[in-house]
Amino acid sequence: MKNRTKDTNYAVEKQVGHLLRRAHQRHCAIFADHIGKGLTPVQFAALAMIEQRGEVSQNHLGRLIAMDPATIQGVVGRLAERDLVRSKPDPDDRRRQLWYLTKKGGKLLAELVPVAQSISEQTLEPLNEREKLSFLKLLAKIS
Amino acid sequence: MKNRTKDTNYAVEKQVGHLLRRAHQRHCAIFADHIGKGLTPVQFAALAMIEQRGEVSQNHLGRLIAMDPATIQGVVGRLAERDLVRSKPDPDDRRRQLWYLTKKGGKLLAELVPVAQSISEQTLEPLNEREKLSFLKLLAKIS
DNA sequence: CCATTCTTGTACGTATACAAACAATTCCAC
DNA sequence: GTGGAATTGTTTGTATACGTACAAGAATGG
Repeated sequence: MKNRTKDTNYAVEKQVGHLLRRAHQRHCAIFADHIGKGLTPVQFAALAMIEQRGEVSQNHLGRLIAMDPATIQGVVGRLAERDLVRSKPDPDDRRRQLWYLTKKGGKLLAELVPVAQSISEQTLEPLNEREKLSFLKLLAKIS
Repeated sequence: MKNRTKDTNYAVEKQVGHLLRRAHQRHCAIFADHIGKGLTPVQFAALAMIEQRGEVSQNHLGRLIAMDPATIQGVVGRLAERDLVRSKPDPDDRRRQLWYLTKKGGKLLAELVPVAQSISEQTLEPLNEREKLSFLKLLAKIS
């Protein structure tokens, strides 16, 4: 009667949500170690996605990297303050702002892509090659 | 030459960090759907862990559920405001505060544990039984 | 008894979601 | 076609989570 959670075999530490949070946390720590004060994981994703697309509206960018419109606003705002991205009005839709990389942003991104690849590798480092592939496949399914 | 990230096969959407963030995001959305305004995932984890231990100091609780001391402070603070947990000074170490569940907290937790189990199941729902076990094993390795 | 370590508290920057407001655009019924 | 309704894009506000950095008090180990 005392420990109801134990009785029903519920252990926080083994729940998928908790493990996802921890794995993500560990990844962010690895990211911060290597990119340092440069960029946060989300800022980097935004930068990389803007380059992939050339020009994107704010909301579209948010959808592409799975971020709320309210969140992406802060992200591009901080990138713009550092002159890594810039926006211009969309000639075809006056509601929209189109975001694109500045030269400075492109240069920084080019430098950081190899670092980002190494960060991904380190995050998966505890797994062997077969496990890595399997894990990424399954992770993509529940994303 | 134009799209350097494409040239080097770097795609944000396929990076483990991005997938982890999205999977965690999806889990949080499922959690919010079912628990609603009741508790956040982190608040729930804190509540469940406090029950598992009976009495824990603030920092120890943070370590158990992988949270920064500065973060756990806000979490227990919000739980305390709702009278779900309460603290008392540790008689053996005057630096410490020991946190424990109130009756209200214990009652709420007992109600929510089955819901939390169903949330974990729904998060893993896209996987078959074999994949679920495999995924959890691999996820634990990189946490 | 002094240096180190631990615990808690405070402040700040960032990320995150949801909701509400407003503007611009699109769509549908008439 | 046109005019009102629904949708979409952006902005702002509120709440939570999270880490870093730092300060102050308390405990511990030479």
